[in-house]
Amino acid sequence: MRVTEPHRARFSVDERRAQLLELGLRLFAERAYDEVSIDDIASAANISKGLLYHYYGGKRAFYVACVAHAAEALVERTHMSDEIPEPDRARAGLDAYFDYAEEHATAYVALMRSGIGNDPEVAAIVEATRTRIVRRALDGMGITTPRPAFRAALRAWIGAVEAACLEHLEHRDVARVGLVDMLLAGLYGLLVVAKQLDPDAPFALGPPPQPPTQTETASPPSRGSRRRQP
Amino acid sequence: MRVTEPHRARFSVDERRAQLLELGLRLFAERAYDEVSIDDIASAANISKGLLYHYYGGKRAFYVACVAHAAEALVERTHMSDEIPEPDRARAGLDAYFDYAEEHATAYVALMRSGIGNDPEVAAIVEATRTRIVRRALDGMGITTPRPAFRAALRAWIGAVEAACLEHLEHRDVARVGLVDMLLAGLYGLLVVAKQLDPDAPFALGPPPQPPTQTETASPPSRGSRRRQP
DNA sequence: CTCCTTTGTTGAACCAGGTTCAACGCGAGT
DNA sequence: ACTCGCGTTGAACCTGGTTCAACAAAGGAG
Repeated sequence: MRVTEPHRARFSVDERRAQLLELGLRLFAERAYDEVSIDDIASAANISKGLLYHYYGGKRAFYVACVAHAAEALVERTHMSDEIPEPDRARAGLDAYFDYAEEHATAYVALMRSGIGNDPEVAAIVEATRTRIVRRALDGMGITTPRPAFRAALRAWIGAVEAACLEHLEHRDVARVGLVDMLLAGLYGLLVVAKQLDPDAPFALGPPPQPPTQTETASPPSRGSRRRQP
Repeated sequence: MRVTEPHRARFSVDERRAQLLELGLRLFAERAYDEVSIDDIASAANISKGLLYHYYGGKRAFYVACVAHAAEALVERTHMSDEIPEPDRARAGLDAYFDYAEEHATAYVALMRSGIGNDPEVAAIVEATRTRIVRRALDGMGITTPRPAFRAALRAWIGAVEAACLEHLEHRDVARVGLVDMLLAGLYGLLVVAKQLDPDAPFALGPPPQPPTQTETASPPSRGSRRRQP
């Protein structure tokens, strides 16, 4: 028997925090909140129960931190440069969104399905994340003052994006480009009516993303979107 | 001191179940899952802790039952008659959906924000509810065999509807009719591309819900929907 | 090199809250 | 009136989150 580890490894604060966050995100992604016990976390991280309380206030706070971590990563990831003109920026952001979701599938699903019951703090984080994305999109469209109709339209669209993304991760039977095309068409429809509801908005709607020619199976590879039809 | 209640009231099984479900839905709507203790439920229902275990397996099972109850009510409520032709059925169903959400705001929000962590059972109920609605909608469109593109489109749309509904309940600064118009326009956009992706689908898309005239602030009260502009 | 301070870390005790179970009493049937 | 069934109880139980005083590995001072 080796007794080389009388006490566990000694990390720096940041290292420990990062390790715990990563681990927690993985654990909470694969099991429900109260399926994961403090002991599970502690033993998986090879630390004692008490240490978790040193870094985070408790189990709840730790969970919140994990969710916030994932949310932050998502927001950063989908931040598109202002250089890109608007017709394509939405598509680029959407692509980045799907990229993140595909790469960190478990984390993404955990984030979307998150919430301890309807825990206000967790709900606030998820909702704040959506709001940040919506606000950023509105900024990109030149809308800075409160525009209820446009906010509602984008908020609804975010809902559609999240749903489509979860759908895509579950059973991948629709090409990703197809989903993106659909979502962009849906966004256009939403924005048309939003503009009708608020004609004074400083926002000019471009041409529809694609004329409904409905002749070919997949959409033509025009307008700079790469194909990936199976 | 009255001693008129040596033991609590004696209900029939169904009465008790109904009472507990109603109460639980209310409690879980206003507080988080593990903010609500068994004692809270028991004292609020004026019963002992043990009785809850007699009717439901435990706290978790009770929560699941509450969520299932709300989900069932929502599905029943939004079930539209097959008599209504399709251009209007979507609008009717959407109106019924908003009606339910407005009337049972707390229950609706609880249902949407539900989920104990990512509890698989709860998630399954919510997801099954969405699937039922999607399947019903597909049936109404004459699509019975698996049509991935259309399923994805409708699933995404449900996401948009839920998001818009929550948005509407939170800050009601957009007329409900406006939201409905937006959502229908978004649905149209989604379906156009879905049809492109799957041209063989036995589904003919009608004319767009409303030409983008973009002249008036609110949409005209045409097409048989009642107004409710504040 | 040794002591001392700092701070990451521990383990056991503590406690809240979900769960179990044997017994109790009100109502219906005889 | 008697008793059987079942809705109901309350206290004991136990898992699991929380607290806290003490311990040990780095880093610096003498």
